[in-house]
Amino acid sequence: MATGRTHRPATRSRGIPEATVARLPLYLRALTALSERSVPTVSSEELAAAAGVNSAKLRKDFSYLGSYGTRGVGYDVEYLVYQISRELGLTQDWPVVIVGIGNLGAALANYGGFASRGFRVAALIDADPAMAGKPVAGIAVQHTDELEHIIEDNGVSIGVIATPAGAAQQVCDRLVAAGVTSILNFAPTVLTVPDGVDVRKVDLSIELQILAFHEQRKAGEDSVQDSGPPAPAARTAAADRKGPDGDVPAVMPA
Amino acid sequence: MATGRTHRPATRSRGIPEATVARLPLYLRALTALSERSVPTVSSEELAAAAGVNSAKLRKDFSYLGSYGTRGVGYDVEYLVYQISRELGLTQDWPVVIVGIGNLGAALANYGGFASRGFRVAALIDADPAMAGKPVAGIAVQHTDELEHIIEDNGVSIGVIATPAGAAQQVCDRLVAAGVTSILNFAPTVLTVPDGVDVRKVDLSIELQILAFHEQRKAGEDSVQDSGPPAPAARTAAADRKGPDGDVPAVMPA
DNA sequence: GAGTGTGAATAGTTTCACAGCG
DNA sequence: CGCTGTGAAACTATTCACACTC
Repeated sequence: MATGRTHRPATRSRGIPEATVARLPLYLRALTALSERSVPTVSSEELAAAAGVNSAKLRKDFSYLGSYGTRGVGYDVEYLVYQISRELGLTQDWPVVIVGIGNLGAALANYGGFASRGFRVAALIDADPAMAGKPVAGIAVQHTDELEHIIEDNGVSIGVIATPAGAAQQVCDRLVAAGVTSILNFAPTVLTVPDGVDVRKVDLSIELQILAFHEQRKAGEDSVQDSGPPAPAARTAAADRKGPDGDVPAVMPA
Repeated sequence: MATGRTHRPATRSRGIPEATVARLPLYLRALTALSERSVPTVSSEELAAAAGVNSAKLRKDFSYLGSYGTRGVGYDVEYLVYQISRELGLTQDWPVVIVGIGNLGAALANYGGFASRGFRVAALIDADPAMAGKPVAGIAVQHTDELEHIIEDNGVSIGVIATPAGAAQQVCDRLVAAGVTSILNFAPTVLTVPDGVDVRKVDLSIELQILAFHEQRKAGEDSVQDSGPPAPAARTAAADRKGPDGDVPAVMPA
């Protein structure tokens, strides 16, 4: 989603629905756990339970990849791991850069899940000169000035933005200009990118707000309804809660 | 999604589609920015551009909330901010606890976007006794032993899990037992919860894998196809790598 | 018998296009 | 006239249910 610019055909790609693609990593994780326990085969029912989906959906998802199961038996764990990894492109190495090494950037750099799949942190980049040279997760932080070199020298096509919101679009533009074509954005801003560049966003505050919505529903099963909107027309000064919203939306710069 | 346990009717709640709910925070952010610039009204076209969606979708979304616009003119910014905030339940105060104060937990604690909306960090909790008492984002970290007290004393209904994967389910169980009914899970695990509890997950590694999938598509517009699967059947002893997987949920070591 | 693979049915979402109001 | 609000159409995703294979 969130392709800043134009709509882009949702990349129905070869023929695998977007919703299915989004679940493949989930299946992969469950399968890897089974693989580590040396479980040879799983049924759709078992695997679905482990992945937190229902079995019909799982079977349908797999049917888009091909017929990798055996009727009456189930799926070969190792084989499926391989097929899904390949489909997701994890059999190759993806160098990524993380821009913005605050708490969040550091958390990402230290995150085991990155390295353990095809992803390799090629560089950590921060705008603060004081950060330059400091090691985070065993990698020396480099200054933003180096951004273009780094991207080009390492053939980086995936960038992670963990800067404050105010810096995100600018960083994004530079990443794209240097050749990055996929961006994972943690800054709470809508990024505008040219066609052909993919953006995915992760927004902590949005997730919480969605939870709050449902939470409110649970509570107000009696009183609250859509009784009377407080003020039909004007109702101007309602948003007096300005707060230090400023540009804070960011993500912990320093 | 990912309600660990049963399916649950996707909470179509009053009548607002889930997809719409997920976009309301986006609109709210754009509106808040306009409000700060004292812009009095916006058209669906302008607001849609600011939020990164198309205008038809935005109008449809708003139509579920009611008829808050003025034909020929647009929407009153302040009024809409209020209506959306109310719909999302942000006009009330939501105390949240964050469990697991590593880099990620610290990043969350420092995250401005939390406080600026109805969310208040009621407590930071960590299992490491060495962390206890240490201030993070101006709040003293408390030990896991206190978890139940904290939840009950503060009437917390939303919990954020930022622990390693291995601890997540256990923490989740305790949160739920203590009264939490909405959970935001950053640990790469499928959480199992009783009916009536909402879980949303944020998984960094999954997002990257989805990007890799699309990235691969862009690159392999020629060569790669689904030529020949390396090993059709057996392919067993591949899982010989145990590695320091520890609790890093991770996957695919080598 | 057990369990996959899939067409058909259902549900949900997005987009179109335009009537209707300010 | 400009722009909202919304039915209807198009598309996407999920679930059902069962034929078919091992």
